Amino acid sequence: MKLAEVLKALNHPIRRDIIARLKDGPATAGDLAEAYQVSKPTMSTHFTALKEADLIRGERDGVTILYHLNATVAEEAMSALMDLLGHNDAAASKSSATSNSRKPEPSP
Amino acid sequence: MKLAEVLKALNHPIRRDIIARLKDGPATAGDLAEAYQVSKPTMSTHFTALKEADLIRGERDGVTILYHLNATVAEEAMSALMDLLGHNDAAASKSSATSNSRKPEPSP
DNA sequence: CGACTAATTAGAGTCAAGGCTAATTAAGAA
DNA sequence: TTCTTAATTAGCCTTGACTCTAATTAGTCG
Repeated sequence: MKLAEVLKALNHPIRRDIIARLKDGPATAGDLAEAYQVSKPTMSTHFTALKEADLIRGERDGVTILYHLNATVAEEAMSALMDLLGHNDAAASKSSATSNSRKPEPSP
Repeated sequence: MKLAEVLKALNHPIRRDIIARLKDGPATAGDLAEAYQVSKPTMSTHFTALKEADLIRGERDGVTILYHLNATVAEEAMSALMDLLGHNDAAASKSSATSNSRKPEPSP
């Protein structure tokens, strides 16, 4: 799980909304595309961004593609974000044992 | 707390690193600026981004400015992100009572 | 006041992100 | 095979993000 990719993927209202919808269960690309006032190709790029972060996965079901949330990556992302944004109360350092606590990332 | 602003602020490695540093305590703008290989004006824009998200706050201390983490907003952001990325195990809907669970945000 | 330090604002350049239409691939149905 | 539907890729344009140098503001001290 790459936090940078996840944060980039979450950095758009439509993509956040897709995540929220998929929490209630899988949905087809077409159904999701109809929920927003953008073109289908644009929606396709949003799906791609979420797939690159591995937050969602798509499976062909005949002619349509069914997208579902990747719960594992979502959990990992939450942990990483808790580690980043606080979670400093003592035993919180459970995950910071494996994490790089305070190592300056190279700028892009 | 605006999740969109927070996610935008977190969407850069240097800004994430600043947050991580400030978890250990306040730091001056100058000290932080020296930690990364970018110009001071560039660092100033990063501070501005974090301030706009209200993740950090600066106080003048004579000639320098001391930045410290805004723990309240950091906590709120964590809650919002947990709400977004899962946290679906039954009683988890504690925070989703107040939150807009599944309302399509308008695209920008 | 004048000089110095810390930090920000201004202006400009580069590059990625987001959007569209049009064209293309993939799969099923006639 | 041919037609239709679903989804993606290609090409293009616009906007916003990131960075720099140079100039400017804010504060301290001699």
